[in-house]
Amino acid sequence: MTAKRVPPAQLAPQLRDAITRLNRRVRQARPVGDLTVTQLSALTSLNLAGALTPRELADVERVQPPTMTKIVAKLEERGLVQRTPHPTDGRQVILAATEGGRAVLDQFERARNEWLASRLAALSEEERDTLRRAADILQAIARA
Amino acid sequence: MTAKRVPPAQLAPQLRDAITRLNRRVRQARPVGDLTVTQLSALTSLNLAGALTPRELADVERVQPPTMTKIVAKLEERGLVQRTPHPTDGRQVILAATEGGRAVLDQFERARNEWLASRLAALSEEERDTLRRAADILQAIARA
DNA sequence: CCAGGCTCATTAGTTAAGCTAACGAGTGTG
DNA sequence: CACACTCGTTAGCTTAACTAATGAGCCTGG
Repeated sequence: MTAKRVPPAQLAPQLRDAITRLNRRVRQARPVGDLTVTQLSALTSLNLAGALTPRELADVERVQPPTMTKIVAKLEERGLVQRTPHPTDGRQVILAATEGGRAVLDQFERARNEWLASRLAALSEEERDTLRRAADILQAIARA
Repeated sequence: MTAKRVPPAQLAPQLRDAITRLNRRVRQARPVGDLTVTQLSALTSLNLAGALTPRELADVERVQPPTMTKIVAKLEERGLVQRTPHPTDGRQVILAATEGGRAVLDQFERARNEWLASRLAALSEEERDTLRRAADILQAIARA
């Protein structure tokens, strides 16, 4: 199992294809829950970060501030997100997931992971290790 | 570099996170082109299939027929799709990508791969090999 | 020390993308 | 050949994204 030389130009389309296809599959495996993909994504980011201003959350989600205003409004309606004033800056607002928001996230997360986890369970230890290392590399690329 | 034991329940979220994030990044790396993701997807499917009726294309894209009517109308406006009457059935219409449509597809495809390829080029040979093996495994999972 | 410029969040208004319901033209069969 | 069914489209609604503009609050240079 020596490392074979892999030209990037050849690997790129192959990897991209694998990722987009798998992404579609994972997305299809979601509960009929009443949260839209956009709302779920924002809530996830917010929960991961702990607390963010609307601007920061918009940047994370790669969305314009007015768009985030609406998304947050819907999440707040359902009591999944809490809005508190910034301690020193009167312009800003602090957003955080509520207990209920975290509960909803857990539920979605579990349903999504189940499908993929069952596939992974069918692989060999070695294949899973390859995927683990690949996941690290891919996360680094995505973050860059 | 021995294979470490990786429980599927732990790998699944990590891998899913890596994939969804990378997928977002790849999608964002599109030319400022005036085509939306939806339009691009429909055009791609149409090009792959060669020729389809609106109904068939709607099924492929998992969209309702009226939605496809609008998408096709926009693509037709730009001269990327051609509409010809069905030879025997007066109700139906045959859709096909024009030469211009195929040219646009090529251009998008290239731009998307370029972004990823440049990231891959910065990795070590060994890392690229890990990704190549991972891509094979992931494609198999997605296909299942 | 305060006037002007900047930042933050929101509001207003537009466009795209999805849906269901309904309709008109065309097909085909009992 | 009348009637039911299919195909594509139109009409009207919802959600999600955008840009432009607004109002509140902050901060700094003269």
